[in-house]
Amino acid sequence: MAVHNRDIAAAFEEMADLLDIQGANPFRIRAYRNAARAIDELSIDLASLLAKGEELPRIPGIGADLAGKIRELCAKGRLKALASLRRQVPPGLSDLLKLPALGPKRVQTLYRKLGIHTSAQLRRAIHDGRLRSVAGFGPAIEAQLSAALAAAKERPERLKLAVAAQYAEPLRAYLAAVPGVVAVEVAGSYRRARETVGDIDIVVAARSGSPVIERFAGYEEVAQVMAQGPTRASVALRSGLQVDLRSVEPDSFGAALVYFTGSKAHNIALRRIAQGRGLKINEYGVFEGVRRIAGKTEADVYRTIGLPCIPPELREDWGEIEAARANKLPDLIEQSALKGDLHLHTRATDGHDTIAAMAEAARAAGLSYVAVTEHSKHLAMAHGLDPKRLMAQADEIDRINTTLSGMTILKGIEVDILEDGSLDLPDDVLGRLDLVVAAVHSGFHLSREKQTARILKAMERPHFSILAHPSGRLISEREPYDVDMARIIHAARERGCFLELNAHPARLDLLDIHCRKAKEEGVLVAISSDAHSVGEFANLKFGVLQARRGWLAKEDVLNARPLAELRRLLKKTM
DNA sequence: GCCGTTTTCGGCCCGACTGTTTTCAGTCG
Repeated sequence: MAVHNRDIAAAFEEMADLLDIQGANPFRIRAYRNAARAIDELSIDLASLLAKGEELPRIPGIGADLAGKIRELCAKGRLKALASLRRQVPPGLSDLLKLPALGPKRVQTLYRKLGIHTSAQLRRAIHDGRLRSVAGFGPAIEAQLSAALAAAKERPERLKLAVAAQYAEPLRAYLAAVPGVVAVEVAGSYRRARETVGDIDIVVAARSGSPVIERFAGYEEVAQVMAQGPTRASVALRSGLQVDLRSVEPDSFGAALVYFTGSKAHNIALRRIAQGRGLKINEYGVFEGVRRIAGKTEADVYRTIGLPCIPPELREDWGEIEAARANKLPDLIEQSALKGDLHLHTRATDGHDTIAAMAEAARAAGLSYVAVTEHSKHLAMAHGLDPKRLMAQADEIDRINTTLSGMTILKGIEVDILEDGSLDLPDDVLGRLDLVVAAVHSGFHLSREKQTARILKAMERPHFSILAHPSGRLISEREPYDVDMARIIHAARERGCFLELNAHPARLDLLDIHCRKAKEEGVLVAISSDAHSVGEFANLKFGVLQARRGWLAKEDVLNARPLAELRRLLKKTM
């Protein structure tokens, strides 16, 4: 059984939980949690690195001991220290930590006083009234646990960013209209544009006396107020989505934004730097002793610790702080820099609108070129095009182009990469197009070896411009197929072709880490809407956000190039 | 367990809210 970074992170996380329950040194526990997070966010696969006989890279937070544990886990598939801890702590206890109001102390108390180590036992103890007999467990905690146990099966999944926006944006507008509110920002992972969001964090700047907390708690979609104080409140919406609001004075808004945008790892790194300069950062500002020296804007906060303002999408402690220090932060791509869209469908296959309507909608979205890229015949479900229909469409595009001004339609295809690595249409047909977008739509189950070989073989075909949705994943619906993305990216550089970042909110594939890798290798990324109707050019926004998370600048994006230059680049692939 | 322009020892990010208890521990983000 291969060990992946995920497994190493999970092992360290479990170590931390078990040590926590044992009441171990909190800093030792934190070291395990920090290491788990660092490994989880790593873009290189540690086990395969070690398998190749290479040394572990230097990872912040991982010293000699944890490096040794990583090697042990990769070599043997298990960890002595973890096995030993598991023998000391009753099974199930660490699962109880996931319940609200239950931390290591209370879990320990429950076990000591009532012998509880599973949620079933906890449920019975509540039912029998035994829980209340334990000092420190009153009716409120009992009710909270009872509700959590009942809801355990219907816990809401993380929401896709685009879905979260449907809740967050109306709430933002609602809060902005509350008297005394000067500014509202949705912070947290939403602002960092993570592809999924677990809850919504909102920061408001409000003058003292503003009823913003009360209005928030009274928002019509609020189903339950879980906590409410003078400066913060937590609610659950009817959908189950948790929303946290934090209100600060306008002079503290920047500091609060930094604090609540996170990521946690980024914030910790910032505070360490501040500490080194004899400063303290909290959600109210940057302090020198008791004197506040910054806090009104985010830029102020960063400036006091000698850094330029770091865009939210980069705040993951993935090297952005080092880059900021060296003044080498990327100038991230903006949506307005996109000049065209290289992947869309029309009525000819599974789209809903005509070529002309799509072109018009693209122009309205501020673009000056689009490529029509229908499915090919193998995708019969989508009524994919055969050579005859494709050529007829090409003629139609030529005709429409003569009627357009300020918009050019390119002739393309989204051709299936078949299981043997061949393309679904013959070379002479593909050669008559402006570009060939190719994608895997079947055979998701192939082994990593075979899947990678299949795609690499397709990329070697004489007409291959862009690999569409390179991993095939659908967020929280379908896992990516197993493919060696590092090799694909490297091959794309050798071949001189491009990779797509599909902007559909369910796809967002390339992943951010792969965007970054592509950039490092000098492979241009196409941010494509994959629009199936005129309204879907709006999805480009999410593609751009993902690209920003992947450190992409305008220069790194294929469809940020003007048409003439784009044609030259595409020609080389054809 | 990690880490080092103050350190190889002695620090380690910081504050709000809740519940239960009478002044604060525990949890959470």
